[in-house]
Amino acid sequence: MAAARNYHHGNLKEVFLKAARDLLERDGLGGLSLRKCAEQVGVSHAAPKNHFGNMAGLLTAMVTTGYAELAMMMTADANTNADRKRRRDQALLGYVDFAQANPALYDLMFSRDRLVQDDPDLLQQIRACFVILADCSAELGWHHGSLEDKAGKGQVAIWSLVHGYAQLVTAGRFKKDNMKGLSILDILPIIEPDDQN
Amino acid sequence: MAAARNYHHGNLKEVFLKAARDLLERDGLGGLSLRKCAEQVGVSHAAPKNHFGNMAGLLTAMVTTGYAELAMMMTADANTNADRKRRRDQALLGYVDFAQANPALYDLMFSRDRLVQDDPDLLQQIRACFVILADCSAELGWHHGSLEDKAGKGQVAIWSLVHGYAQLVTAGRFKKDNMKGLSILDILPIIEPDDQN
DNA sequence: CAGAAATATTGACACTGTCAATATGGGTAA
DNA sequence: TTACCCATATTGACAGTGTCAATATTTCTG
Repeated sequence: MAAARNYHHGNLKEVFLKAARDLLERDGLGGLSLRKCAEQVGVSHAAPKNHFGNMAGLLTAMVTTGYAELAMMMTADANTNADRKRRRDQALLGYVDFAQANPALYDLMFSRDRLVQDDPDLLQQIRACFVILADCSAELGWHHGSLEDKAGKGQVAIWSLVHGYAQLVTAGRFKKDNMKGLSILDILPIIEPDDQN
Repeated sequence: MAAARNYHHGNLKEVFLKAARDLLERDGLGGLSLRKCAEQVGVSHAAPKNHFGNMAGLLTAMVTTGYAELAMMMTADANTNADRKRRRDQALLGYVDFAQANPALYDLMFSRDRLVQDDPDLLQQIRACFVILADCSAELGWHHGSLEDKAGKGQVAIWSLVHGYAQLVTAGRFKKDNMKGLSILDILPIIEPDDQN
């Protein structure tokens, strides 16, 4: 039960993932290394090979947990809010909160190289997040386009808007005076012209 | 005049930048290395130190040229289009085209680590791109907000939308049937509710 | 023409990911 | 219990990396 001293750490995978995320947010992706994580956890430099295979496997595992947490942040108080529009707002706020709390991991979550793109767990978590976002877009009203096009446009629009906003905020690109203090909910009404929210 | 055989390559900086961009797009940021570029160009492994200082300097130089090209893509046919709304559409199309033509570089252009964030040339090119985008948002009409807020909201909204769209497209996240074939201009009317475009 | 400055090379160093070989311990069936 | 298998961890080695100091070569400048 209790973790052994040397061999068979017990829950090395979880501890290693946490150490890796701390290092990622502290030093960036360029400062992250398997050996530093291993040293911090107190295992040998080759220990992670059993759990993650290689660096891409570790990053993929980190990103997969990231998408799971992102989904949780979006649905944290979903059952406490009966109002669907409020649920949507809370989901978008949760999305941005996650990105701001984990900026380096959030960037990594959209990396084209460095990840095992066809990892089943990863794809599942990404899909789960997309379903939540698609649900958010269902409440939007549009002026243009036919009915069957609204769904696709709405999903593309809301995902583009919240992702772009989150990444630009975490990158510190919104620092002009007339931009400071604007939240995702401030610019969301732009894609919701019919309601005065 | 003619480049010497061994020493004093002549235009090593430009050639090195081109090789680095090719390698970046081919193998991703993880596959980019100073030594590989040096080998491809035909110089020693320490040659780039004189021109870029270190890896961050090389990446910053690459990203700076990226922003310059992005600005060019947005303003390519600015003088051939007298119609301001068409100019705006062309700028947004040029933005997305650049991201799709240089996906790895585009990602790097929004990296928080790995770049010399306070590099004067870099900041100038970023500002130039933002000015063009801000000009694009000037033509948008809104339903909500006071006049003095419109500028900030419009800039944040259009930048978020086009950046998010560009990155999600290059990341291959829009592959569902109802999303395929949508361009940035298809979802742009969403933030332009008054006109039937 | 001489010295200074820019540019490129060489060699070295610590650090990295990865792999093969080995060691250790938990789990299970006899 | 004992014996065995397998998951897990260690050790050692290797090629590749960025960076730096020292050196060499070329161009520039006075």
